[in-house]
Amino acid sequence: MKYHHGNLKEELISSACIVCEADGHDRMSLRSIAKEAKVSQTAPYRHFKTKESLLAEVSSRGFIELKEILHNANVKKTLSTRDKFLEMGQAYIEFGLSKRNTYDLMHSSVIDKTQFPELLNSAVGTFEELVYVLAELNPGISAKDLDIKCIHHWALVHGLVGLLRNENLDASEIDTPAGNAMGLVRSDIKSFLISALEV
Amino acid sequence: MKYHHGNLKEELISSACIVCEADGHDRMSLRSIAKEAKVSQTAPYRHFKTKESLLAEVSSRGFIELKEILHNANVKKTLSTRDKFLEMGQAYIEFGLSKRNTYDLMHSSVIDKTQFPELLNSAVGTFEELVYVLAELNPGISAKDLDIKCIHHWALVHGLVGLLRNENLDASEIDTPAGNAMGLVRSDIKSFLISALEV
DNA sequence: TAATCATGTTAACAGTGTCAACATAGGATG
DNA sequence: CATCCTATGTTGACACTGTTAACATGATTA
Repeated sequence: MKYHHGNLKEELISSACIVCEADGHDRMSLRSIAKEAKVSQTAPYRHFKTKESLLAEVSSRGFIELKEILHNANVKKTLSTRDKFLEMGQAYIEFGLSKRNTYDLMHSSVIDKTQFPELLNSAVGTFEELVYVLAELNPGISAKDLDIKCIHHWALVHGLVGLLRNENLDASEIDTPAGNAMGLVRSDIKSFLISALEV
Repeated sequence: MKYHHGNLKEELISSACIVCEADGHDRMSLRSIAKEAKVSQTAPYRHFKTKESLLAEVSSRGFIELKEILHNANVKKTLSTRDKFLEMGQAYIEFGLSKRNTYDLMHSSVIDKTQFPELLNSAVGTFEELVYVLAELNPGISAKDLDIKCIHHWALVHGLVGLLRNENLDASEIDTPAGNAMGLVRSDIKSFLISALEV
């Protein structure tokens, strides 16, 4: 058993990514992921000032992964611009639902993004992917209107993820308007996007 | 000093509402609010099975308050239906921004809503307020389309709150598209709603 | 070879949610 | 009125958390 691990920082991050997605960032303890790396409970403090800064790293990687996913949807050459846009919307929502806890962390207030410039960069980088496709979809649009359109569509998919994640509403046996509608939308996200985005 | 408090449950809840909004639900400790009520740290357990169930109460009251706010916007008799709808949208967003931490809790995953029927009721109750005004605004619409429209608009304002709350983006000195757009929207929410809701 | 410094460990602190065992008081029952 | 029950309080304890200080190790570099 060698004293120095050699690759601890990277292992802690990837371990944190897994645990965070599995248990949620609030149920993840530094000690447990230290233990998982077979290292003492204070070893992480040689690489991360606080637990928050490790979580910032996890969050940052989440944004980078999301950006890649959006980018992949945006470069499917066989698709029209409109379809690429729809594909991106779906990909975003699927990410939010499948990487539920990571997505949670990415938009959580436990991390003060202003204190982690790298994280801030990753977050705004994701936004840019949306700018590209919307610019292509709306030729001649002013910069200001383009930005606002981005917010509009980002807010829509982001909000939808938030509502759908609250599985409470349509998981309840109660027959409520909210629950029914949620189930409808969930079962056919693409149709919803087409009607909501009006493209 | 009398042994029995007399009104502890209610005091714990209202105290929790205040502390939760002030510090955030994750930084709120049961012990601290017990201390604030000048009561031992385990006294809350006579009234709440877990910390989560106290938070569920706080969350539930948040939804009830939000519903009232929306309702108030919806009964301003001098306004047209369209303006009432816009007023509701603004009211929703203002609630999300001003009662930031409470709003956070209401959409947090730390509470499993399925285990708190009362909370679930409050949450879907809020949704209904939106159903009313949208039905009035779209006479003759099918129930299904109405529900989906609700989701659409709810997602939009909910998502917008989420983005605006991430003050990171436009608080950063960096001149980014995301930051600029966020600032624009924030400075004139009503205009944004008009363009986004297309009413 | 010797010194430096990044990276590891151990021990400890204050704080957390929660439970079991005990204390008290006020209302119901004989 | 005396008694018991039950709701509501307290004390003490447990396991767990993030974090710091003091110390150990070993690889890099002068």
